[in-house]
Amino acid sequence: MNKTVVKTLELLQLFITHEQLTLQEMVKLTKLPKTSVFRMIQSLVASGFLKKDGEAYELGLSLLQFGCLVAERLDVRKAALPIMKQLKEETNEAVNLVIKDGDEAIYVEKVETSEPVRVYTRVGRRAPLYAGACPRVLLAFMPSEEQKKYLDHVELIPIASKTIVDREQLKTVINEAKEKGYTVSHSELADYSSAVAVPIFNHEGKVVAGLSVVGPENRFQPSYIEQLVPQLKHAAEQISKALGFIGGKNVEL
Amino acid sequence: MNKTVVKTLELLQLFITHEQLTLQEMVKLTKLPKTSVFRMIQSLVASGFLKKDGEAYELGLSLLQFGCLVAERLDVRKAALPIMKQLKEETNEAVNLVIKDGDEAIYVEKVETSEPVRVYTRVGRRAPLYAGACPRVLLAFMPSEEQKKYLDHVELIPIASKTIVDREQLKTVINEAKEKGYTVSHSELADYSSAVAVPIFNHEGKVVAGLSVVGPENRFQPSYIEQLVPQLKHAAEQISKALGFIGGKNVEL
DNA sequence: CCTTTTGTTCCGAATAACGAAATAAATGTT
DNA sequence: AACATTTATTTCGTTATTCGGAACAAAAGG
Repeated sequence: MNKTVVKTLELLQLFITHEQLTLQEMVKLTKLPKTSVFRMIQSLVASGFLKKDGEAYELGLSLLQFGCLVAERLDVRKAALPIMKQLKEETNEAVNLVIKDGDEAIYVEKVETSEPVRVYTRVGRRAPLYAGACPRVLLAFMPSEEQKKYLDHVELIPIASKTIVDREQLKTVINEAKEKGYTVSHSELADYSSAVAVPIFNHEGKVVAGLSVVGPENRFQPSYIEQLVPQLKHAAEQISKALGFIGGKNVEL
Repeated sequence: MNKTVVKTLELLQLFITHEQLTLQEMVKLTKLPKTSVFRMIQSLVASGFLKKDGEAYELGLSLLQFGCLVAERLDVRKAALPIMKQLKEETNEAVNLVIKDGDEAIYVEKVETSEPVRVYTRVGRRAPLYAGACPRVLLAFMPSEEQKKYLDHVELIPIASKTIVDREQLKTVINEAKEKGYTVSHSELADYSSAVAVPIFNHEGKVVAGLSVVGPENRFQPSYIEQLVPQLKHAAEQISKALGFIGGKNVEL
């Protein structure tokens, strides 16, 4: 492995949370010597990953190009988008598609609603697997061994007011999800927002994505959720089928 | 500057044209020693910029995250999107937004049409400044000194059947664009597709983007173009105004 | 005018990258 | 089943490159 490269790309990660940064600021944040940071920046600028805007630096347009390529190449996304749009028409709620990336969930597609009260999620956003309906559905249906390992080691950090921080409670919720085939969250990732999520399986019967309907908490009463679940399940089935998943025999969970 | 980093990010660029690559293939393409390529890949994987999919490697989801951040942070894009949608409604043609990135133009936003015959452009796509209506409008309205330098050094490579490859012809077309305030292209970037483009100015009176309407060549007859131009100009004016551009005094061209 | 802050260049020391070659793993062939 | 072949991964001594303190430059502030 190449230390310099990894360090440089770590530096780039600062720009996830900071729109603009000067050399000075990066030095402070990384606690690396000024000269080293300077060199790294130079390299990133030369590659178009960073660009200088007056005093400060910001993310370069190369990243836009790469990002769009990734989005376009995602098979699940291709299969899901039309069905997501249809689901949005049926429910008139925002629909999200999330996939697993290591120990995190990442939002790869969204279909917005026209409702005045909306929940805003950004494509590319990351969340831990334990928080939020959609990430947790990925966790619930992952291979049990991997799941166990994750649950034993994960540190449960609160993100919003009702983020689950108790390991036992999390396990209970996961088991319920496996049983019922869906999971619900209220104010786990953002206050006053709720979601219902179901899993999407590929041709091998492995969960590859989570599909969710998101909206303001006050609208997501039990009766409404009961109504959403079959719609969600139907959509997820269609997507799973498009990915080559056959039948309901949920292979070894 | 940091050679290893630059080389590694160059390696990553291979994935712009190749969806998947094995170690072997990368070695062949780069002509670099196997061990070096191996190390670079490891570093990219560790940073989430690349991921292993069975035998081969492909772009990682980190890039999706970065790409979305870049898209979201672009001011022009924010200002333009609603007006682009409106323009699409008026014309029922695809609308593109392009900005300059070094010696290239990059598509940063698009609004698709519902027409059965469509021209497909991908967000994040790059094109040289001399080819296509939208890139060329950026070239036409850039500071004259910079423009001269570009025109003196650029190598005109044909991309589609009618790409302009004659320097004198290009200069003529650019002068016409400056005079008329818009430019037209037919089959310059892709065969059978045409576009009409106008410039967008920022608060300093500098061109920051090009706005274009794109469609199949057979539909883009002179009479139709004449009809599109005022609609485009009106939209571009609105966007420019939103960016703080005041009045028609086109500061030093 | 001097002080302070921020960016950039220099250069010797030390480390981290380099790449040939060996090894391992997987695949194909006789 | 044994062998050949292709592709991925590890090892290791050499050397080029990165490293980072310090000096320098440029701009901003007092």
